[in-house]
Amino acid sequence: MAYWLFKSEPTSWSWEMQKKKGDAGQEWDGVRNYQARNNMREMKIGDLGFFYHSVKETSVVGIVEVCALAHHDSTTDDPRWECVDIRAVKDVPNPVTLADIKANPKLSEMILVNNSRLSVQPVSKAEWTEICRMGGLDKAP
DNA sequence: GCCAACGTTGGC
DNA sequence: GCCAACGTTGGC
Repeated sequence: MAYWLFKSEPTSWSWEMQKKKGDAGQEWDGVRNYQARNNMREMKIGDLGFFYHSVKETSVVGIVEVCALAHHDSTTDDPRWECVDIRAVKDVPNPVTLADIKANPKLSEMILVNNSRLSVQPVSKAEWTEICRMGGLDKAP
């Protein structure tokens, strides 16, 4: 089981919109970055991820699950781009802000802190557990 | 709204 | 294969 972080500008695709999709899930399309794409190729069904709102809220707001393996991105004809499908699992009761993450020494190695531009990134087990704790989830899923 | 950081493109 | 120019992202 691996852990990930998906970043989105809430004005283009928000956690609310993701939740409305329910268990059907949603294609994580529009990624045009090789590193992010390669991360998605590594994902397996059932892998979990954080849903992060960039720009305005800069917070981890939800937990998602990978529900389809990487496949061609339907929003482009370019065969290079692929994406997975994800579905909302649960809210993070107390959204964890970027400021909170930066203030926590345990999370100083996170890609989110060191390379804020990567839109799909891996998260370590320790980081996952810590952010779940900070977010008010008693038990990390 | 500004600017720094990063990735991509294209000329040579 | 290198590097300058450009476009985009995202934090502040």
